[in-house]
Amino acid sequence: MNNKALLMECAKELFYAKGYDAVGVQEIVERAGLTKPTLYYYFGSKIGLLRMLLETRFERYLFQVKEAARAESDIRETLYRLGEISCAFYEEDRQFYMLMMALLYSARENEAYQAVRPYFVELYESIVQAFEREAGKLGNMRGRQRQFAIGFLGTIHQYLFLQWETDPEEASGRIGGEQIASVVDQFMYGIFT
Amino acid sequence: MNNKALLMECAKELFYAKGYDAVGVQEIVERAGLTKPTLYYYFGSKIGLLRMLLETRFERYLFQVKEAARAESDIRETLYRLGEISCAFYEEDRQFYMLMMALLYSARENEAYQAVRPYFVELYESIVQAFEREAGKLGNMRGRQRQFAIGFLGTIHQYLFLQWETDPEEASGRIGGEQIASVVDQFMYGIFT
DNA sequence: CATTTTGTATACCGAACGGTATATTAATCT
DNA sequence: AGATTAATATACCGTTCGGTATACAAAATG
Repeated sequence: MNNKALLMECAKELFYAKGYDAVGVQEIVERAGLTKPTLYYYFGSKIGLLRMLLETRFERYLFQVKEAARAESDIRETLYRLGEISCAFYEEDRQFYMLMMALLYSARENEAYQAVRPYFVELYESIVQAFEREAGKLGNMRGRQRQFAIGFLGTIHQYLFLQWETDPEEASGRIGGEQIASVVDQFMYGIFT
Repeated sequence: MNNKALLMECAKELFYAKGYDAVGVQEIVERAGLTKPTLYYYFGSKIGLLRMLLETRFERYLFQVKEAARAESDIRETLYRLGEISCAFYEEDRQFYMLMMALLYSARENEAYQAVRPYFVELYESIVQAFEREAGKLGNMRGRQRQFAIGFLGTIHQYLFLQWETDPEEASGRIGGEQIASVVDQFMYGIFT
């Protein structure tokens, strides 16, 4: 691993553990066994480092989501697929996933929030469109595509959040496909089924 | 408003806007038109201020939740009531509500996270118990009380989050009871109803 | 081999950080 | 009225913050 990637990895670990604001540039370079000018050489600033980290890690996930949301399969199939992709993204790097969520919930004026926001807006819009395309077929949607999109993303996330609260360190192994299906079903048909 | 309450109000506004870590003690006292020793006189430390803020604002909400969760009404009624209480809490002070959520999603090592955690644990446990009491009557719960509690809280929150994303400044007025009922229904019976 | 580019380190900047020793004023109690 | 306590301010502490001017080494390029 080159020093650029090393710095991003160390930064991610620290941002996850202590929060973006609470982590100093000094701390990052110390963990990487380097010095500050090296970090500034690659990223220009602390926020530049975060932005590059987001770009390299989030883009692929977002691409997969867009692809699944555009697919012409029926809504149930689409939601299953979206659930799968999201879980895979979570499994790939739980720390990064939880860092994203933390940043999404941080204050509006915060630079870090502004850095992640565009990615989530795009993610959200993609899923709104999936519901939108379905609106003709589903009678009772009544313009609630936005609510459903937020609700769906939230439901998936709640499940992953519960997983992670129970077992942050991946001890219990990967999440099975049927578990995801069960969560998506819960969203579609409620808990009383 | 006395200076103690004034400091808490100013701190809340700043913590909401910029995040706990990003706000300096200096900034808080400046907004309040006071000086640092006054803040330290009342709260002892920056984290002491946050803790007192949580105590004075969260306790009443938590009490109402516990009461509703203990009630012997059927689960649907209980969930409606919990939805109502949560929305009222949100409406009472949207900034405070969103600050809570931001703190809940901040890093584990963060003092601020550790300050809010106990409140959410209690909140969560209360709702688990409401489902638990229902487990005998509902056949298909199969030990998923915890998942339902998280899911329910998450669903309510997603709705409030959407409200707030759309209109952070309360321009569109209060949330109606039927809207809450609709969200709770979505949780119970899914989106296909 | 000489030169430029890329990468890394030493040493420093001013500003802001959380927190405090001490003094002073305002209110309360005896 | 005098003593005590509660509430607030001035001025400062050492530390850490994000960021940089400068120098030097290694590697690529001519």
